[in-house]
Amino acid sequence: MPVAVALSGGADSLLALCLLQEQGYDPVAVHASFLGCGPKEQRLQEQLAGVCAQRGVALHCLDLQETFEQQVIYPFVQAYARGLTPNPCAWCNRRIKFGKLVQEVQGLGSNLVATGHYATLRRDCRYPPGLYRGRDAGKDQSYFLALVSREQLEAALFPLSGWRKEEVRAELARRGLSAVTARESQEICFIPHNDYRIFLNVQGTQLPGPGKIVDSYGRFWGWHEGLHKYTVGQRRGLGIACSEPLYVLKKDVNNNTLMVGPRSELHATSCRVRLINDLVRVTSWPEQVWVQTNYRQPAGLARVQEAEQGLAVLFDEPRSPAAPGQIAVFYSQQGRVLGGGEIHG
RNA sequence: UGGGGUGUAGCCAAGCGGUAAGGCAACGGGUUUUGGUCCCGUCAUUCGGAGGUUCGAAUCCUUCCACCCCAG
Repeated sequence: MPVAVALSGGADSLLALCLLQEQGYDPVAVHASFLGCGPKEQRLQEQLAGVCAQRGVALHCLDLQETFEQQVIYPFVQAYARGLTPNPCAWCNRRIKFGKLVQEVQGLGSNLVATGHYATLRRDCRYPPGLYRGRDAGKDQSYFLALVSREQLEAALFPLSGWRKEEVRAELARRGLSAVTARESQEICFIPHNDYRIFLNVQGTQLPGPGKIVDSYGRFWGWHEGLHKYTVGQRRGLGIACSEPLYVLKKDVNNNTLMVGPRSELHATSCRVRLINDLVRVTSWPEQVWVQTNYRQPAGLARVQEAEQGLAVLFDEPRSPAAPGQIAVFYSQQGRVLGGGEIHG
């Protein structure tokens, strides 16, 4: 069965390729570049070609820079300009890796795209496929996949679903292979030096200006440098000396004001979510769901009600406030992704 | 001008004769396919200045300076 494997250069996708090959698939390697074809990218492509040749697999390199700029980078910048905290990786999965890339791959004669994501798809001969957390709880990436639609999941394959991160390199070594790129992908791939604030400044977009920092009692504490430089829950970088650490509680876009407070005030009992992707119809969700509003923060129990503007999410226990623009992912008790959406308040 | 009070790192602050706690901020690093969180590390040869007492002073004494409060 023909299947395209999206190779990034990292260890994960390379092992995915090997596993599929050994399972009897007929894989084709696809490498998409998002950031143009500079010398670094050229070298990466050459190295990937070498590895693929070693495995007897054809490699196709695709230039998705333009789509990536339009579909990921531009919305990312616009979101910050509006005072939101976007999650570009979640959108990239929906729009690029399981969007544009899948379309491109169909032109190569494959209806399936495999990636090195740590997540599980259960096909139980039912529609749509069930998206579940990966076996490696510490590495589970279902959170970032929660915006991938039912139709897109039909074309997806996650060969690493049952694997643990620490096994991957050893398995590659067993096959005489190693990752082409030294570091694992992390941080925002299109942001140089890992500083999104500098990146925003050179994009030429109108960004919010300086404004006041106040606490929940309205007391003035200082000045902020533009709301796009802060996010809800942030501690470092406020520059305020107090007897205890202060966190960003809220960004008041209308008044261009940053509200801060001590950790004891850093909790929310609800949030509102614009549902973008329902992998299970909301009417079929259990009364209690697990909601995750951040990749690292553990999921918490919540009750969800349909409201005019999406979903009203009531947390069973107060938790750190979710930043508007971030992704909320809803899970069943069994770890199935029920849906995902964008937090807006 | 009388009377009282306070001066310890960028901010807050402990110490009250035995050789400068702690918190915040800042900076550096670690964790992490988003932002953020979290964790670790660094950060006053010196206590407003100058003298003195003492084996030894941020701590006691003298004096000067600065700021604050109350009177007028």
